[in-house]
Amino acid sequence: MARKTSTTLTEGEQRIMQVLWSDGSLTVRQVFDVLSKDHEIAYTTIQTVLTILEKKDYVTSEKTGKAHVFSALVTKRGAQSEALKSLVTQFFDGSPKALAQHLINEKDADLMELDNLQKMVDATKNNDEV
Amino acid sequence: MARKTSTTLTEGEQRIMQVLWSDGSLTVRQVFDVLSKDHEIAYTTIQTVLTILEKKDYVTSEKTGKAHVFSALVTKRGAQSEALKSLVTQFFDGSPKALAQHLINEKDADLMELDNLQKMVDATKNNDEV
DNA sequence: TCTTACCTACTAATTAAATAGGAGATTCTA
DNA sequence: TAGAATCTCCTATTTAATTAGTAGGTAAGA
Repeated sequence: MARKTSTTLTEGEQRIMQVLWSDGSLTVRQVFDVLSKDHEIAYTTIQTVLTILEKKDYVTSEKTGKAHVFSALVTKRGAQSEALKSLVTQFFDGSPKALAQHLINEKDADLMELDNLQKMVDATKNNDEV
Repeated sequence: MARKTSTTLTEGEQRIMQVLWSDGSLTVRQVFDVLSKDHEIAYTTIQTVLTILEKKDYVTSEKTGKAHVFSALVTKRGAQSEALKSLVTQFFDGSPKALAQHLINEKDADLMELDNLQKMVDATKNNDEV
């Protein structure tokens, strides 16, 4: 046996999904245009990754004229939830509580600050009753 | 170019670190004994992964008698912070605030509940002034 | 219509990760 | 001390991920 397919988006996949999330349904060319501004990347690389994403059901494509138009099947929020769930499973013994505890206890990582979290919780409590 | 080395622990690496974290400094044999209870795994697989972990500076080894004794160089908490940071970078646009927002807004994912978070924040506030 | 531009499909190379076998060294024990 | 047990080191295989090239088709413009 070798490695299993990643349950969450890999880095390369993420980069492309990000474009689809922010710009809507796009052709390979359009994704290419966006990504190639940042770094050197081949047109076919985008195409290959989009194919992989389609196989993994993260996107669908529809042939519109000559080109395929790809659109996200998974929302950004959904992918975030997935990634978070996977993080909890792998690093926090499957316990969301352990994650919460970590977020509250760790200050050195300059990741989250208690006050920040507090403010947000408060804001939510006050604005839209949960 | 092909894939870069994972910045956080991979699943296989995690499984082994977990044993080191809970049981302290162990030989390959001892890790093997623990892990082979759960699933079929070869002794040499453990050894290979431990070597990788050593190269990545997650563990050190010391030759004690015939066998090497491996101990964690990175704490569980440290690995969790790393993983969390990596999650934020990759899935939350590098913004811890975005993660907090997500945790607060998402209820469907049955990941964290606001009340839960609230309770913990409160408890922390009251017990050890931050 | 013929050439050019562009698109897809297929193929390919490289590396990390996951898993494990065998050779040879070492140590313990009968 | 000879054999068994055990350990390390090196090698090997397989698959996912990353990246990209080439061939061949289609559409559009000169």
